[in-house]
Amino acid sequence: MPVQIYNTLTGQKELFQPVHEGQVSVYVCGPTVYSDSHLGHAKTYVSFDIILRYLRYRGFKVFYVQNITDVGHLLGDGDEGEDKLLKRARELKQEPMAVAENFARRHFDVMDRLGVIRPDISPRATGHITEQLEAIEKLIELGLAYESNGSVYFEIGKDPKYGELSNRIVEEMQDGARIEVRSEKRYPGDFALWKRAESGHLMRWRDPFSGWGYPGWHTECVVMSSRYLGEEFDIHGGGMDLKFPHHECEIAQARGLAKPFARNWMHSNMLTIEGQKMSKSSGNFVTLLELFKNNDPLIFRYFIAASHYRSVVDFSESTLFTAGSSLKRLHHTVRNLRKFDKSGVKVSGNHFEEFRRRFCEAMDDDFSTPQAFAVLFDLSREANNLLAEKRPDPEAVADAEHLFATLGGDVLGIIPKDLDDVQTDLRLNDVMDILLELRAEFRKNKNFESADLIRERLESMGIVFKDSAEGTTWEMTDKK
RNA sequence: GGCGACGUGGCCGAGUGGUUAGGCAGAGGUCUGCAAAACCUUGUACAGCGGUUCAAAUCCGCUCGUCGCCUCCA
Repeated sequence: MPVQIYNTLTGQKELFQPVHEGQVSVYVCGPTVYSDSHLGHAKTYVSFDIILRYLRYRGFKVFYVQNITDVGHLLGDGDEGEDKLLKRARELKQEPMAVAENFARRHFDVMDRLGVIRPDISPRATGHITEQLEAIEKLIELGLAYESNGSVYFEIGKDPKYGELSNRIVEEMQDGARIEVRSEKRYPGDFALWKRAESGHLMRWRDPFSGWGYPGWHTECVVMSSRYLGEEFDIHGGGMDLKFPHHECEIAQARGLAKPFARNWMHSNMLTIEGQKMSKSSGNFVTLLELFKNNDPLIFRYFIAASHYRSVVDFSESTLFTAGSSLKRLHHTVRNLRKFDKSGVKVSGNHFEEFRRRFCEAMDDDFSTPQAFAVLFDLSREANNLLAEKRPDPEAVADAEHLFATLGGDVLGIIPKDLDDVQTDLRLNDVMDILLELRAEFRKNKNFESADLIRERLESMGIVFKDSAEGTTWEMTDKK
């Protein structure tokens, strides 16, 4: 069964055929590093992380480039407004490049915590000014771009196919769009390739137009993707909100420069918070660092993975809590599989092969993670039943464990190698042993009042006892 | 106004022209001094109105509603 991928460009699922047999070249638009990464970033990058992990699992050699935009764009539209990165630098009283570096590091840190495998290359926009200027000058030579007042704009009217990605007709775009007054553009839809730097603009480079300037947003991805992946590559991805204008503008430039460019455009959908899109103005903006103060990153990763990458996912306290309960179910099964004595038993692949097949079938179909999870939950039930048998077949246990490790661990990234994730001071274990012994003694003597007192007092501080035939274990709960 | 996605059981969330998605919550059971946890079993469904069809929640049309993009945005 071949992999099928939904291509935004054609609006349908297509058989995936890489440019180079057995290899996949991927470019995903990265963050602009002027503030901390938020829940929406996680939705996009976790989605693509799983897609790439699966392609690797399927045997493809994946090469993954994700840029870092470290030059600010304008806060307002078009010609007006202030550079976001510079504004932030002024607020923080830091060098703009230090701001970018700092937030880039913080971005990688939170992505690490989400289990997102780092890209092979994270090229910076500022490190590719030369390439951008070359491309811009070539576009001017070709008559597709023009200089105006020291800035350079791409003339969208010169590209007959402009709008093909987002299904827009240039003539109709004026309706509803804001009309710019006294624009230096020939047409309001023209987009900036290069902006003239006013005096005092800290991030600026020498240019052949007015002397000093800085790049627009849309050129960096065109030149960096080509440089590292070639003129033609397999997948170009990003959030749905980048479809227009960003990706449309990339395509226009690539077409102008006669690059074949990306074969497949993939867009992950948005994350909303209680039904509304997250935005700074509506005050429902949550950064990942904030979320991780009180929530396990792994649960949030599961929360994202449990819905399809092309669906909108709605975040709330309750949806996240539900995700935690679901994930716990899988983890519990895996813990028990690992505890089972399988010494000397090898993974044979003879058991539960049906589940692997169903999992791949789901993922082959445009990476249907919700169905893939359904398979894992079915496997979980089967494995629980297996472990409940009088003498479970150790080979079957090993196979089930291995499936969870590869499908749930390697591909979906929600089964860690070490599930005893709660970090405790080792002395706490000794203290707890004393309490467990005491309570066992009380129970033996039918002094349930004292036994329950111990249990209840600990429970109120978030430590719960689990009694079973084999004895009592304890566990820290997530909630206080 | 233009473009796009979507409306599935208490909630989340797949899928499909006739046959079980899955999860959470609920119910019953196992275990247990009680409880919790865990496990097993389990009900309720396809926005509304028309049409096509032997058969539609699934195809077509209309209505209502939700969300996103059209402006920096993952």
